[in-house]
Amino acid sequence: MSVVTRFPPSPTGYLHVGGARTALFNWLYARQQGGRMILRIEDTDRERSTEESVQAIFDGMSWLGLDHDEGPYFQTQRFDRYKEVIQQLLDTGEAYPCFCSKERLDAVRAAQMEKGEKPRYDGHCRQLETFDPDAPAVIRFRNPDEGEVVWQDLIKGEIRIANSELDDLVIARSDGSPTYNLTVVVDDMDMGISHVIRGDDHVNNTPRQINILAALDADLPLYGHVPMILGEDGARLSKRHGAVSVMAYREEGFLPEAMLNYLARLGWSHGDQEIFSREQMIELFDLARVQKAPARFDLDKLKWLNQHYIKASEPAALVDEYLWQLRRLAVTVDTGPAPERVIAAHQERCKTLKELAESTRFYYQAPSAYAEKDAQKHFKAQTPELLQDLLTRSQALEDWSGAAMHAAVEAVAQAHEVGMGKVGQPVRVAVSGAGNTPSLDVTLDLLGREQTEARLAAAITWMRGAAA
RNA sequence: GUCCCCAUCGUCUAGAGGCCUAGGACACCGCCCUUUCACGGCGGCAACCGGGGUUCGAAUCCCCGUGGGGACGCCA
Repeated sequence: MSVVTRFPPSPTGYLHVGGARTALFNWLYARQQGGRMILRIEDTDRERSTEESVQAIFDGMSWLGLDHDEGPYFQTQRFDRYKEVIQQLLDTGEAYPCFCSKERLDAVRAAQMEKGEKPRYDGHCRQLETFDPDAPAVIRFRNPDEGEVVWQDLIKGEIRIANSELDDLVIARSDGSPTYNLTVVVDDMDMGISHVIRGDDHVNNTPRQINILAALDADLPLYGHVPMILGEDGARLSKRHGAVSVMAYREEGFLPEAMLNYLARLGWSHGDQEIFSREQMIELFDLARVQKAPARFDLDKLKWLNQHYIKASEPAALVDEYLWQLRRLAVTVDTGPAPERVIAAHQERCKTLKELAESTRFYYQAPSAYAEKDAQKHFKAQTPELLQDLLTRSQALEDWSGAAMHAAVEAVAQAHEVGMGKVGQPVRVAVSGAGNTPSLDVTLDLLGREQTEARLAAAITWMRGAAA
């Protein structure tokens, strides 16, 4: 059997992390099985679907590198086909028009709730003999009322739901447009979907879809329901938990490899392995080893993975994204050191590219202020004198280099009989605005003679001014 | 409320009846390395939801509680 999976987002917002994981699982499975993945835009809700959301989903997918083999199909372009199927269902008596008013439906639901029952359509219009064909009506699917629907879920195992729990769902609105459960069924059937891998918020839709598929005499796909992703507090992931949109993670400085690795490992595992390349994921992914319980999203672990991938990257591979982050900080790199060298010197000391940009902007822009804590800690009474000595030595250097400056710092410390920290730390603050940088020789080498001397001088002036 | 699903460290998880004194990872806490911050190394803290069974033996199987999530739309 040829494997065909699908990712069917509805364009009513961004690609969020839950959707991205579902897409990833579908993609991994298709790739592993040598099958195809179809991208299908479920935009039948015209009220909420937007062009921007469609684009946002494409952007998210392409950032993550999750490519599809077919589509994108748009459901709004398949309305003729849905109409045809609805008519077919009407003709065979598997569906019927319903004239119930919203008010009546609400009243029925309220009464059922009152009685402690599950709210559902009561079948009022099921047996209508005569009716006004021009009156506004929805079309309902005539769900079997006996027996139960059973399927072997690829992730959860056998699931069974009694037909008595299901009601006659609306498959066409009063304006004639098809609804979700109908379009999904028709598309899955027409597109030859073999594996439906989706969030487990759809478990309750599955028996309805199976019933419709059966009424249409179609082959059933295999179903696998992936558990939800919860926020750090255990509640359903929502905007309240911070970034939900996948692209927001790019803005925060995350690498797609880290995101993918994290998402894959959230709910799925392969022994004790934590790091998976794209290729390994494809090779090792196994639906049967996907967890059944929902998992909480843990930003700390994502950061750890991100740091891992940043450390493991060739600096050159990070340049574009790094420059993008700098641009967002309004920093230009025309005058400073080559970005690649900066990345090489700093890639082990940041968790995100955004942090990397923030902590290295000083190479391209003189600090506009000294971090208060660091200045307080390292700018002491004797500091101007020490820095002045260092500056003098710097200016006297014939072959200026970071290494030479490092030696000069040692010399100054020795001459004044103070520890290295008394000289080195103030230099860091003077030069970068804060007390954390790579080793001094590397940092100053990157900064260059001109900027180093200018910033030492500026710091000395600043301190004398502050002291006065 | 009704139905469906689920349940191992704070979090992600390993565990398919004896290999479990329950393993790994993140986070956290120490120590080492280090002129700073990181990286790295070493060590530590920390869990089988509860109760009944089944079995010579249960984290693993069954039942009941409890807890969590999901679903109950002319949304998808």
